[in-house]
Amino acid sequence: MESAFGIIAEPNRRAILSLLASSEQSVSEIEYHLRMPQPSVSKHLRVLREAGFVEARVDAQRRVYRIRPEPLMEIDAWLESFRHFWSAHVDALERHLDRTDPPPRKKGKKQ
Amino acid sequence: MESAFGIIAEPNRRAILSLLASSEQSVSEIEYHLRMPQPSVSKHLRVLREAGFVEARVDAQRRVYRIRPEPLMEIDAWLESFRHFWSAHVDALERHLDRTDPPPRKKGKKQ
DNA sequence: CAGTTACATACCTGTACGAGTATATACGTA
DNA sequence: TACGTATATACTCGTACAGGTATGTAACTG
Repeated sequence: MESAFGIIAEPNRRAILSLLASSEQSVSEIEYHLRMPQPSVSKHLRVLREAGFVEARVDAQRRVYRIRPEPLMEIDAWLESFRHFWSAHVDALERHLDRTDPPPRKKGKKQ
Repeated sequence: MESAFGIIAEPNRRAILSLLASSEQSVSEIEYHLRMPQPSVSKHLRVLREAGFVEARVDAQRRVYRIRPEPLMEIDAWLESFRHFWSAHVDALERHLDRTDPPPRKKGKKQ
């Protein structure tokens, strides 16, 4: 599988990613939550892992998977060229912030 | 083809979308810029059109295609669940801005 | 040790889909 | 009218890939 876009074309893989977005999960937990056969989960995880979408931590017999953001960032970056179609001003502000300076160190809200 | 994700899995379709992102183009213009055979362009445009990524305006014998943002917005929305992985601080800042009217004019760059 | 759990992998099979080629349709022009 | 241009579609073919089933491997438990 070539690009990050091809990887997330598969609905089950997107479901796995969405599940992992909330918190890391073992294979059997994914299997349980998404109600899909274990070999299917493992195979999709392999694809996701080799494409850099997830990484595994070994915990005894378990493999706990978690998100790696890089490929998703790549997709987010590709969308950049199109954002002006639906977010004329809000997005510009967002991008601006992304690159400017560290978050303001204030805990009291500015009223 | 089911989802918007499946549509943009195809590299040539992404190329067409990227081209149209700058300005609308006729089929033969796309054919020229991307150097791909005309039937291929037409077929990809059909897929993109039926999925709502583009729409065509008729100009005599020409069909001028342009971006429709909705499906791309859908993908952008899906990415939302993952953005906290790479933009943890922007969130807080965003919320802050929500209630602060003028865009902060700071120039503290850390380069 | 044997048995069980947790996960990965090998193999087969069906099918969706993109490439390529040829042809159809629609419009414009002489 | 006939011909060229612009685009769409039909058809065949090859292949990537997801699903399913079975099996392999590693670790824990009694």
